[in-house]
Amino acid sequence: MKAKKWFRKDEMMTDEKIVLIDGHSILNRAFYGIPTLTNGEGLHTNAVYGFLNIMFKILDEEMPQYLAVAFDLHAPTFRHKMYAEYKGTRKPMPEELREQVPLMKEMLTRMKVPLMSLEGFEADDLIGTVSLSMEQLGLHVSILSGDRDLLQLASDKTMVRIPKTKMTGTEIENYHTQDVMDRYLVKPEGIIELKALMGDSSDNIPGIPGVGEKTAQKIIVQYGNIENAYEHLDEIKPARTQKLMRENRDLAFMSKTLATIDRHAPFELDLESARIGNLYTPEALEMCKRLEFKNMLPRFDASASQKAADKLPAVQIVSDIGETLRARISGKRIGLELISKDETLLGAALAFDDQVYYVPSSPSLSGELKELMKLSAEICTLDLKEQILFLDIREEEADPALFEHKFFDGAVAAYLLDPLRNDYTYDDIAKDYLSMMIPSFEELFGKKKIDLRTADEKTLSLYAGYQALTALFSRDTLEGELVETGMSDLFDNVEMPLVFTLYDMQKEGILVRADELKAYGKRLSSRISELEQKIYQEAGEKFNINSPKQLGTILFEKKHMPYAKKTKTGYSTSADILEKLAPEYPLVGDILEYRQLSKLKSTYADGLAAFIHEDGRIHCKFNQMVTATGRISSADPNLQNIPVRTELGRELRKVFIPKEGYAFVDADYSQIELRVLASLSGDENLINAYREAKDIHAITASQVFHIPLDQITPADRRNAKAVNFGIVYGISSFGLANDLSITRKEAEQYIQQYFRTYPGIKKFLDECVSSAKKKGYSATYFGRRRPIPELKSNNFMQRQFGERVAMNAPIQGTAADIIKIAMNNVRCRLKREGLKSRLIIQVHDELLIETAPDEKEAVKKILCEEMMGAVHLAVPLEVEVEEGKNWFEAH
DNA sequence: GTGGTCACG
DNA sequence: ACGTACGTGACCACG
Repeated sequence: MKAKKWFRKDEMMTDEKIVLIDGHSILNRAFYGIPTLTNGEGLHTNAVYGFLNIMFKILDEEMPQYLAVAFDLHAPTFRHKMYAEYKGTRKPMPEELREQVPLMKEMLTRMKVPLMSLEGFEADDLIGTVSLSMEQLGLHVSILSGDRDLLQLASDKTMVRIPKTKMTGTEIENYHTQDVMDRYLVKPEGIIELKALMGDSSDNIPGIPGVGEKTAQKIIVQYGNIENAYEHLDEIKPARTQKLMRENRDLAFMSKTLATIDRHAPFELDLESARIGNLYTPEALEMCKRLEFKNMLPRFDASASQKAADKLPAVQIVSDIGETLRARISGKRIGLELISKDETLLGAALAFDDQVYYVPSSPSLSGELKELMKLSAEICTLDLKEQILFLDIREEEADPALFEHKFFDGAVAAYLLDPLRNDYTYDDIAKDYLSMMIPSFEELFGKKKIDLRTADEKTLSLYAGYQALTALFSRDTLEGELVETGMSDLFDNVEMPLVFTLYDMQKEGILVRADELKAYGKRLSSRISELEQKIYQEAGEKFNINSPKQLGTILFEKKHMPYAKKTKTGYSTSADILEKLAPEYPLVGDILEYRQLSKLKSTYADGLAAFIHEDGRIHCKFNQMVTATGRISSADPNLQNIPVRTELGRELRKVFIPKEGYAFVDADYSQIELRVLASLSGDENLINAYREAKDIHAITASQVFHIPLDQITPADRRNAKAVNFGIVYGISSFGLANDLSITRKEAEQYIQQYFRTYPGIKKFLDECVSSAKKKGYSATYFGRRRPIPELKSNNFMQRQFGERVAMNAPIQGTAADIIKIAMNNVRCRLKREGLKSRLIIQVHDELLIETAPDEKEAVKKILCEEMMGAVHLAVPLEVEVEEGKNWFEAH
């Protein structure tokens, strides 16, 4: 036995290394060093994420053979308890961090990393104990902690590593014996003595008040330890220090006890269990996915994708889609991916059966693709809207009934199945619906921005090929899930046709008078300069008015204005606060005007001008896979938030014009969300009210406040309107109070009165919440789902939010479904009836049509019929249609 | 890259 | 005791 042990030790006299991690300390550092991060379930994950990141960094760097993580069994633990009792309080761990401790432990367990803890001992003690025994075994030791207390464990064989968060990223300070001496002028053991005198706020060691690093160093360098120092107390100078020491003797000795790490705890680490095997186990991978640590997945995937890559079909590069290929594809379902840059086709990948081909662009490619579309049974793509341009679909063929049903967009399907995700890339879709690990864009091309035109053809073929393959292979699974979730109708009859509708809108764009836009900008500029000068004068100094920080300082510190409300980073200078100040301070009024004008200038006058194409039109993007509720979003530029509420802003709409000879016809639903609410809830009182009344807010005021309709004041109406909005948003007394500048109690009264008047609404909203809690998602009238993970959160605020979302999503989402249906039908009608007019803009409840000469009446009819007839609800949908020679007039 | 602010529904 | 109305996108300052 003895001989064997010696032998083992001999064996260990290598360069083997163990890394010991101070679990809570690193988790804590990660928590405060990394911004809030939550996964879809609402779990906080930032600390776990940061911990793993730093752990991987260390492992990559040091390549140790062993790894173990120490945790305090429960906080506060033994030594700290002394101080906690001494001090009476101890800062509690925030809930967002607390909930991550078990997650972290589970993750480590899944990675088969041993967790060390022992009743009555702190993580420090276990690390101290284990590091000592490991040193004796002849191993090198690396200790990772954020706690400088552990520097006492440094030696020639033990390196203590302390991560620091810097602007450039995480840097790690490393300490062997000499490094400690260089930095603190004492040996590692001396750290205990230093802490006894100077304390350590981060570790809750009090030390002697008034004694800092310099003084402590001087004393310990001279006397070696505090016992000796106290024996020579009379010699210590200056007198102030001596006095402090004399008065705080007990504190110093208690601090020493607190600071001393027990290196002889009754604990032994089984070295074999700490041997680092494959950390990237399937169980750990599963958890990484659950916590949504996307950029950690490659670590796991590296081995997995190596294996999976063997199973991936090779992507064959061919010069054209020849006769043989055509024959083999005929009648089959194909996966297709078109690669392009700036409206230039670069290449196409197609997948069928289990084969994938890549065809670089050639003059004949477009024609070949068109042929292909006709031959194939179905074309599966990911994000079809981005590719339609190259499919050469001619107007006369673009009747949806003729061939558009031949497409299946897997990305849109994935969006319906989980609308909360940021993107729907092929690698994610392959992972989620095929359990295939496919190299992502980044893995293929690297992190840097790449110009696909000059990209390596082989890599490009893989990129395109994998997308075609994923589109084809995932098709049935996606379809299956759509059926299971009851969304296949929505997909087939709303979302897929909408792809083409939105594509057409993007392609059409809207004509903009660049000259007038410029003039508008100039007008703004001159007024902005005036205001600037005036503001500097009133403020008494020049500063950046656009900087909330600088502005806050001027208003609330220099000028001592009231209503100073804080945000995370400083004073709030938002419009609602400034508006309260404006009547009394002319400066604030000017700032508000400045704000308004500079917004108009930068975002609209200048911003929009940059998007005008050679054709004089702006072609914004209409995104179909962005919002959680099912709405469409607009970007590059956003044409769904063109000013309308203020007069000056509204002026801007005059630069949006129809092309020569054409006119604008604009239609918008009147209060569609409230009508949807009335219908879905089935509240008879509200339904009847809306069937009769034109002015919904006024009649709400009348019924809720028990005032005859003809006596409703504008104030009554305004209040009722706010309540109506509140209901749609998922009512809360706080929110309503804030909006109406009334007390919470009063807001509560309004809400109660509202629910008494319309009991069906109350019942419906409650049902929305309870159903969403039970199912984990809310649903629209048409079956569109919105997952609400927040409802399961441990955090009260999050859950509260989840409840509001559960009330709002069915309403907002149903309205979104309705206008989507209307859009498809309007597009179809326009084409079928051979009209030249085209739908060009959608703004949630509004459609704008660029109307050809002599088509005005037909277009108005179509808009009315299709918008009102998109769905039949208990409350009729009303539509207001107008025409004009620009968007200002038409809306 | 994030937070504050503000434009729209 | 806490601290919010729902859904978006763009610009600016700042670290």
